[in-house]
Amino acid sequence: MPDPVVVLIEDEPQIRRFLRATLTGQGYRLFEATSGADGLVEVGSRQPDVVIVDLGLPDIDGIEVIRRLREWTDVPVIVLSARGQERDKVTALDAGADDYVSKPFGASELLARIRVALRHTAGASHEADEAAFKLGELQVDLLHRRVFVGEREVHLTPIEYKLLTTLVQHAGKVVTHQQLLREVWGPTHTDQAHYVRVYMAHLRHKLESEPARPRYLLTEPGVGYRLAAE
Amino acid sequence: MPDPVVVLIEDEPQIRRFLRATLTGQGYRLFEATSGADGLVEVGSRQPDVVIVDLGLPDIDGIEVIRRLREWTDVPVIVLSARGQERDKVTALDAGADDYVSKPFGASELLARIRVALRHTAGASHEADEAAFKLGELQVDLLHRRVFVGEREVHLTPIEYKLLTTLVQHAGKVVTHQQLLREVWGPTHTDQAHYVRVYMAHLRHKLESEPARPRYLLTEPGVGYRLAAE
DNA sequence: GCGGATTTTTACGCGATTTTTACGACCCAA
DNA sequence: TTGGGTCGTAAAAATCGCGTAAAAATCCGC
Repeated sequence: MPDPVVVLIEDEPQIRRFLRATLTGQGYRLFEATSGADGLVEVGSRQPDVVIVDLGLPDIDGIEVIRRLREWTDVPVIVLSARGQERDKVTALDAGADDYVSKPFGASELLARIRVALRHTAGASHEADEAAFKLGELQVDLLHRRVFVGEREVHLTPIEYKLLTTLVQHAGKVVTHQQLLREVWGPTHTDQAHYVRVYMAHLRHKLESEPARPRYLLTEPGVGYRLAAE
Repeated sequence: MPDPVVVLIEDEPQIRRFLRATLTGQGYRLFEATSGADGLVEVGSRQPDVVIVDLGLPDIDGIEVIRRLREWTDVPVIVLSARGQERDKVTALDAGADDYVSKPFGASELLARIRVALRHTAGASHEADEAAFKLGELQVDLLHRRVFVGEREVHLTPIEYKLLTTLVQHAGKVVTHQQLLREVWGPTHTDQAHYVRVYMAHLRHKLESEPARPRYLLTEPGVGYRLAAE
């Protein structure tokens, strides 16, 4: 996963400075807003993984910021507040906040609560990862790393599999020898164009019903190879 | 939605009484446990929507309770604790807790945090969250940490068990050597790939009827291992 | 501190995989 | 026609990864 993105909506400069140091030091990408209005725009444009919002903002009330966010996004919201009153907490949480931290707060606690928030969204995205490629009889299940021709499962060696998936990722488009070598063998072997031919032959024998007259793994003479598309 | 089910793991009688009144008054169905061991069983049998756990339990440490729960379920866990120390919070949250409330706490705040937890699971609702894994003769009871082959119970060492459950959690998918090392031995041992082979051999001898021709614990050459799925 | 269980090391044979080498077919331009 | 280039195929050689066993070190309960 790339570095998580955090939007911080906070008007007090010293708190911003403190959190900037803490969060960037932990590998988060931080974007700051100093008012509620700015904050709403920032969340819209940055698509963050977590939002941290202070309740005491100069323009809009923090509670109102949360309500507006909840109209269109489920991004985790952590509230920072000087008010430690119980009714403030309840109001913020019921408005849609996911957590509430009272000032003064410790950096490590806030970081831990951010990790909790990230955990939650990590689980949610897990559902949408049905990754499969189908083309005629050929079927590549990226998620389970399995390849089928019709009903029959085909075993591929690591290089064969990597080569195939590289072609799958650019299905329909031509991939040059250079690209394939770089993707499969790494940037150091960019001259052994022979490897590609040898392994393309392997793949054709395993996947094509008539390896000499390929239906899926097509040669683009002088350029590279192409995986046929619908 | 029917009334949400809550399991409370707490040894102090006065807190239990207080929460019983509060929660049942709000329409929650409450089940109580007074020790960590009881709590784990209760969560397993009641399938609650939220678990509330005190850190100071008579038998098992509350942190350990959270870890054991996280081996097989994603149910939201809210920690209650007399210790307000920051490092306690971080430990609990990183062990898998979703929220941390320090004593003394107000009823309305706790209720609000329960509502947050319920909101989270409402979205990801119907995940078939079974505490047991079955595949042919092989049967893994995550809740009680027991493993069977047919009728016979098999004893596994801690590492063997962790390795197996890691594969169970990704059943059907390939798990790379790296992942297994990180999950079982921790992020520091990410280069000793032998370990995995040695222990996979152990597991096969204990679980497979024909260790040389495994039916469950499959090798993906050059990549890692995979627990067969239906 | 003892003894058994468990984990960590070490070593090695075998088979799968990758790399290398060789060669014939084909296309196109000189 | 011919010769250099690209491509496909086959098979040999080198390498690597896997499974296995067993010894050494460590942990843990008594």
